[in-house]
Amino acid sequence: MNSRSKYKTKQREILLTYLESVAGEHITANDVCAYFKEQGENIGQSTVYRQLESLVDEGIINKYIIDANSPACFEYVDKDSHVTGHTCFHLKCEKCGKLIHLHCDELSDIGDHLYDEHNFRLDTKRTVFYGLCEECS
Amino acid sequence: MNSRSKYKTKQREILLTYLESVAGEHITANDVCAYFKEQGENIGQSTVYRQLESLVDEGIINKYIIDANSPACFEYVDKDSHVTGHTCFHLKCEKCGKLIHLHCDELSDIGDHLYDEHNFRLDTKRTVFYGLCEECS
DNA sequence: TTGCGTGCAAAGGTTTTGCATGGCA
DNA sequence: TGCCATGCAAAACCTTTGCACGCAA
Repeated sequence: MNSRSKYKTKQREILLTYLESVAGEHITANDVCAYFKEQGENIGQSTVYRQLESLVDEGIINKYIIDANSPACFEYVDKDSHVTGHTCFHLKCEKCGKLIHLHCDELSDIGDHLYDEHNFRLDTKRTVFYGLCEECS
Repeated sequence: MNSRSKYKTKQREILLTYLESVAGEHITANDVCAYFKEQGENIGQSTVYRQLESLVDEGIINKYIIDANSPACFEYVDKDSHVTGHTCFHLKCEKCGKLIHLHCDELSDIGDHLYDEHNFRLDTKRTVFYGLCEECS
């Protein structure tokens, strides 16, 4: 962790532009590599992983671990959430694998509750709720 | 998934006894293998993984995926929770890595809320709340 | 006897790392 | 120029799988 990017490199810019262009989607490191191959851009996979890690540290993207043995996925941070004050939660269906975005004020209260009552500072960006979606349950 | 155990083998019994003896702790597949090596028992790692999977399917143990690139961990199901009706939540500190057990009725309500309002059937066994614990925040 | 469970070894997939080179400031 | 970032390849890591043998029922 930690390594904040200090240099503005071509690779970083391309990566950022791509992630921004697919904001709202969940992208794996492999997706990124495939995209670059498609574009004829040559970016090593280690660079992809290292830049993704930096971007997570900087709060520019979020990282979600959905499942053991499926790759981590990344998502451009929704800037609107700062404006509206809405927290975005993630629900993951264990059956069909769907990842659902959820904005819900009542759920937002649990962060306060965990802090007030249990001294735990919830990181909503990292937390994923597992269960069954409407179609699968 | 699916493969319910049909045979009662020596390996399964030893594994179960061990897991029961460390109920409340979070055990990785590797911990199990190490324990057996210590005991002079010869159990293949594939057996460990396969039995753990069966036990999860049977609801005898739970599986938690805490983090990318840290192994899945398993935990003997707390039988009391069926009696008391308390749901056990898991809080994971992103800084020190500590995994905290939490019994909280208010939190239990979020399962109902997700179901009533969002048609999502929460799986509290799988869901891990990320954030910062008291000491680290 | 039947067929599930086991053990070993090998494969699989994701992510990390070592090291020399390249490029930003 | 100084140092960080990059790229390649190899390694590390956890987990799954193929196959022959063993063992529970």
